[in-house]
Amino acid sequence: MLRPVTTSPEPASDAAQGKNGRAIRSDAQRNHDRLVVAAREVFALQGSDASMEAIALQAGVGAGTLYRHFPKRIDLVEAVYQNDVDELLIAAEKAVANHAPWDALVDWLDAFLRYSLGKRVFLTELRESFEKNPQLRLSSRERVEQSFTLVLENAQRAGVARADIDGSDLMLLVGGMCTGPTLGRAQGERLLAMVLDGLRVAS
Amino acid sequence: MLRPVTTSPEPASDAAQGKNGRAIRSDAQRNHDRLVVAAREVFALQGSDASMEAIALQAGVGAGTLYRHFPKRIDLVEAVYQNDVDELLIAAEKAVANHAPWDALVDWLDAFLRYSLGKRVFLTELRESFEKNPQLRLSSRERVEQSFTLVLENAQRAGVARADIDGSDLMLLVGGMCTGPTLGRAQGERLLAMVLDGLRVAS
DNA sequence: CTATATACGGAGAGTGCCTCCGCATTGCAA
DNA sequence: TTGCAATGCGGAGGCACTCTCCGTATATAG
Repeated sequence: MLRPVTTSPEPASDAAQGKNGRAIRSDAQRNHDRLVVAAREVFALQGSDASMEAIALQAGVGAGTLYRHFPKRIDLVEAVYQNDVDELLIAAEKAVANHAPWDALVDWLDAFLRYSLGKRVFLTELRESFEKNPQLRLSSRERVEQSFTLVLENAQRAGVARADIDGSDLMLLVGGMCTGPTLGRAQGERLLAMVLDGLRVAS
Repeated sequence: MLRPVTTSPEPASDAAQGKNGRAIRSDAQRNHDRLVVAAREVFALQGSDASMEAIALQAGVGAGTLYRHFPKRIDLVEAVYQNDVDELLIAAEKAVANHAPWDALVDWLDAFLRYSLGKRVFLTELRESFEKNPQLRLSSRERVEQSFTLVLENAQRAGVARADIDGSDLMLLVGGMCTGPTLGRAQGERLLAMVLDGLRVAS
């Protein structure tokens, strides 16, 4: 069998309750966690076009089980990257709290760039699923946008960033660039420097 | 029958020769043109996720015929947008010839933005097919990059644009932004203005 | 221990890209 | 005009993928 030997790295909020007050069955919880772990491994190994079947196989469950836990492909992707997105938002809050407004913006955009170089699977899936279903509410997308908005508005209030764009504009620009299949580290930094020059208020 | 009544708007370089000196068969030429016309219509009507089958149906040919003329989906997309891409390159050349270097850059990027708002199907397909097959040589992609390079290097030689990025960098940034599913006219112009501010050499 | 809500899992429906190959058509040559 | 390759046609079907349905199995409450 292909059961992963992982020692359950997903704490997965305990004491969860079903809608009837009945506790979540332990096998369901176990399979949920296994699926997230398996998805992380398979995405890392096979890239963003890994099939759902491959993930189910790796997790040792059937396709039906996978889809009961994660009705759409994007739901699974969101679960895999949940922690990362949370950290992105936390990083934004910390940057705003600990640095001058402009430096916070620079730092955070740089962090986003570094992040995106590693998690291109996530950004690409996010982009594509939003493209074919724009009215879909993706909590991870909202949190990313929230992060952009936080650091940008902070800099705008301080008068160091141009006021005529907003967080979603900036996410479109930087996120679009970061999902480019050719983006490398050096190129990303060059472009980011240029964007920052355009973003800074003329002095 | 669904035969389109179009009066063959595709001149399609006449006197074409097969590799043996034998002329291209007339039915092949006719089907080729029909397919391009049908693809244009179907893409306009159904968006970028139109199926190849739908296009073949609209053209009144079988799937086999479609794939003989256009082995990959992207080949058909390229054929549909061939003229547009040519015009993009011509516009770049004219801008460089008729305007001051910086103005040429501004004008052409603005033209690219206007273009991309209408032809998002093309840009999106181009991006996706390059993503899943990066070593694929797409002549349209090369011509777009060539256009970016032309206007950018012209401005750089004149010393009015920053020298630390190149045409493919700029294409990544602006092209990425333009394939964003939410991009509107006003938003695009705001972001473009910002990019231009970052691109202009500090004075 | 039993009953029942809950979850499992795999067959298969639906869709889309692309291929294969027997048949039809075309255009050159005699 | 007619014969005959060469060339092209087209749709059945292979393959891969996402997602659903439902009979079967199991965990937990009482």
